[in-house]
Amino acid sequence: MKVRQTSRLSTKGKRKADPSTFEAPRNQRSSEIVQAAYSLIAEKGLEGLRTREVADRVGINSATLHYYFPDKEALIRGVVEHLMQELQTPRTPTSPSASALDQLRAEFADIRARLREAPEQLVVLTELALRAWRDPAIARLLQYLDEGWRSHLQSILESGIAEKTFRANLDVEATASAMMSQLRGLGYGGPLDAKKLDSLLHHIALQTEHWVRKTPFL
Amino acid sequence: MKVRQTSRLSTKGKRKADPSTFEAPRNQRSSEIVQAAYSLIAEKGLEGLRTREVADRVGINSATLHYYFPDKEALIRGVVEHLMQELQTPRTPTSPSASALDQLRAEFADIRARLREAPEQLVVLTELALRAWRDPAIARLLQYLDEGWRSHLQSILESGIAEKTFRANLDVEATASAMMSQLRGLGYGGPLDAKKLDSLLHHIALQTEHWVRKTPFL
Amino acid sequence: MKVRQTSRLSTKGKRKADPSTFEAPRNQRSSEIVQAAYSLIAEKGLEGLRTREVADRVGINSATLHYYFPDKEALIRGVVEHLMQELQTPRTPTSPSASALDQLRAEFADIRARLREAPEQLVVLTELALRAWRDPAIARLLQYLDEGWRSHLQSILESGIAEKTFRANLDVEATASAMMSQLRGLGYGGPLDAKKLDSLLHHIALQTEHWVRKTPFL
Amino acid sequence: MKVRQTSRLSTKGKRKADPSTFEAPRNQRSSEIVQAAYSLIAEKGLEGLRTREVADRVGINSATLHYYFPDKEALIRGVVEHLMQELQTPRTPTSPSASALDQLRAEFADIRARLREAPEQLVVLTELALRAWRDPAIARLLQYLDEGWRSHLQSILESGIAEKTFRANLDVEATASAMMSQLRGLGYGGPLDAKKLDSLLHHIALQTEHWVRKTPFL
DNA sequence: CATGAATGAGAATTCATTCAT
DNA sequence: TATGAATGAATTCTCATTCAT
Repeated sequence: MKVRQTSRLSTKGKRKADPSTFEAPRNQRSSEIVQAAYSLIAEKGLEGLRTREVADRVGINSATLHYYFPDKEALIRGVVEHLMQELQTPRTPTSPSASALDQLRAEFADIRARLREAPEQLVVLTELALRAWRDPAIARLLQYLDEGWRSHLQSILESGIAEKTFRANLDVEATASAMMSQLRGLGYGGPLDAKKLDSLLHHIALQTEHWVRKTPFL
Repeated sequence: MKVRQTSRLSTKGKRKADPSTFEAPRNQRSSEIVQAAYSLIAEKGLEGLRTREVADRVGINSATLHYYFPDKEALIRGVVEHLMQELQTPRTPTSPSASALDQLRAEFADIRARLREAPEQLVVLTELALRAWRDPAIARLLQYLDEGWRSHLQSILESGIAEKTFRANLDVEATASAMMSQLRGLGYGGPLDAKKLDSLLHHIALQTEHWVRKTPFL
Repeated sequence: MKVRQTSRLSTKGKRKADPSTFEAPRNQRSSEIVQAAYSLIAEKGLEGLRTREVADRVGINSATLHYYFPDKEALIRGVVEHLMQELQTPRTPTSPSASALDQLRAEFADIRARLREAPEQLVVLTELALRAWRDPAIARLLQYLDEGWRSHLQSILESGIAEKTFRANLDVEATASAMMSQLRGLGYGGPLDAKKLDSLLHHIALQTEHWVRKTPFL
Repeated sequence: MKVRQTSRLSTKGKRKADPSTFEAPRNQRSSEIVQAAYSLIAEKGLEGLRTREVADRVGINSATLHYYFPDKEALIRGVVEHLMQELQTPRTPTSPSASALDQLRAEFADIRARLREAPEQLVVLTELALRAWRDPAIARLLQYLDEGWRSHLQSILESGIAEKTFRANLDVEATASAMMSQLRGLGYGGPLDAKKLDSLLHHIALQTEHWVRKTPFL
């Protein structure tokens, strides 16, 4: 779930300006707050997010929180950005010189690592994705994330074709979309136990390889 | 997304009993209320569900709502049950005598029909699935739904194997799970436009057939 | 705590007339309801009295309750009347020919019996007495009860004086009032265990005899 | 009704801690609120206590009230503590060097002063005592108050015995209990007019002295 | 930067009461 | 008589947000 890092989203903003474009100063405090909000969302959902509880966890007054984030929406945007950074940081090191097939496998390994080590990432992502249906600001951010992911996957697939490992007639875009849809569906039905998760992911990986490889191995 | 209809969940209940097991009488009013709540969740999410607004939409006093559903949780459970019925009602007619491959295709057609005609079903389902992480009562209901769906898919796959159309060494359970994960991922990223949806679903269907069929057709 | 039965309070009334003077028809149902309300007050206080719960206990619809008692106040008045009857029914049989001293002792025995066998009478009485501070209708009824009790006690004391057992210079009215105040204070501090209650009542009885008798016995 | 001041109950607390042990900071606002609640209970009973009305009387928003007292129970506990302080503050100055008899008389004088100048103390006390039947938290506080009062009375009686003014065979505990019961019964039957009150209290005092003194004076 | 205090605008829920049948 | 359904008017409590200091 690494993404190609394209244009930076703007990161500076003035306090007390239009809250819809506001961005918190990137200092220690501000990220403590975002961290706390992130954890809280993971635990209780967006529905259970309370500014006061976030402030309590950081050990500051809730009025102070509003100094850093003018309103709750801004805080949530902060969490979205934080999540995006987490998602952009690969969990499994991959050398860019690896074969397309290895990169593809690394992609699955990365998802597995996330679901095992940081399942809250998926939870928070799903929470936000759901809100994106109704909140264009978040929709935009997630779409940006999505495009990064898609283009990353597409570039792997294209490499595979160039390397002659993958089918030449592969519909790169649709295949990437299908992979994304499938992997996203994992964050769905409550916490999976490690064994089931491994077996499911293994299966999906096989199925995908079977689809993209020139010479089916079944 | 049809499911094998196994044992019926109980459907009767009385007012002012234990609210956690309460079930509203299945009369006119009661389903009007559930309908309204269902739409409201589709529009604004569980987060945006307000008992008063539900009552307003039905045209009743909000106290009347509490006459039918002792509290908000009971109302939400009512919505879950309503949704389950919707999901259990197939959108595309399938003859049980159809070949396994046709039944599999019908499954995809059913999803397509839902996403086109009643995308809110997926939205509400995802909302509830998210809440299920924290609400055992809902988790239980959704699990019941899930098992129905899985067993339906598995029986299709098993038929295919029996008919010699599908691979004999197919991991039926894992394949069903993978399909479910993939199809659920569709409800994720905001409303899809019809064309993209069709192309994506077509792709997923092909990929699935490619995986399950004895003789790959690529 | 028997009282001299003087003039009867009116006991008939029309339904749906002025609720402040309304009186329920004295039939089976009506007294079942009063009984239930009485118990409920004993258990949860006037504060915890719910018409619906009363109706539930009787096994009728709460609308039906309002047929018998046009409003809650009327129901409470019904309870007051019921309580008055209970209080007017002696717990310990006394022959009117007994000596004044014996009658006095019987009075204490009666209180003891009530506190042991029907402590809820005291609880409900205290509840109502408290409300009487703010509710003239109840105040009037309780005052009537009070006067009955006082005159009963006074007549005992007067008999004692006439019999030369009690001091001639006894302030009959004040002594009766003092007794009443003291006995009423018993219903105060939560349920008393039987032993403490007995010892306390024994003490009060002695103290009273010591006060009223011509020849102190200490 | 002075009490021996033994160990202090803790008096500090923080917001949003366990509401059942919560104690409001003892500042201006907090006691204004308690005062208002106290008066309101005196006027309308616990039954008639409305947080909003308390807030209105103090001139604050009702949310502000909840800033100081997390819930109604906490507010009531605040009132109990306030009342306890009031009751522990003697209304009539007594020199500890006074004779036991004078101290006993002072006790009656104190009650008289309270019933004349602050009858609401008795009303509120009775309200709370009634609630104590069902509310262990309040029961505990009142029991503490009770024990203070009882031990105060007992020490007076013991002094009197030591001084040889009171009977040596006096049952100190029972006598104290009887006095308490009697004095508490005064708060019972609605407001007493000054004259009746004085005469009744005078009578009770005489009766008590008659009981405790070595040489009856009648 | 930081906070304690304050608040307005709800939110769910309760409950006595009414009314058509 | 009896009731199921309905309601208006509260009532407690919550929470994001503001503001003087």
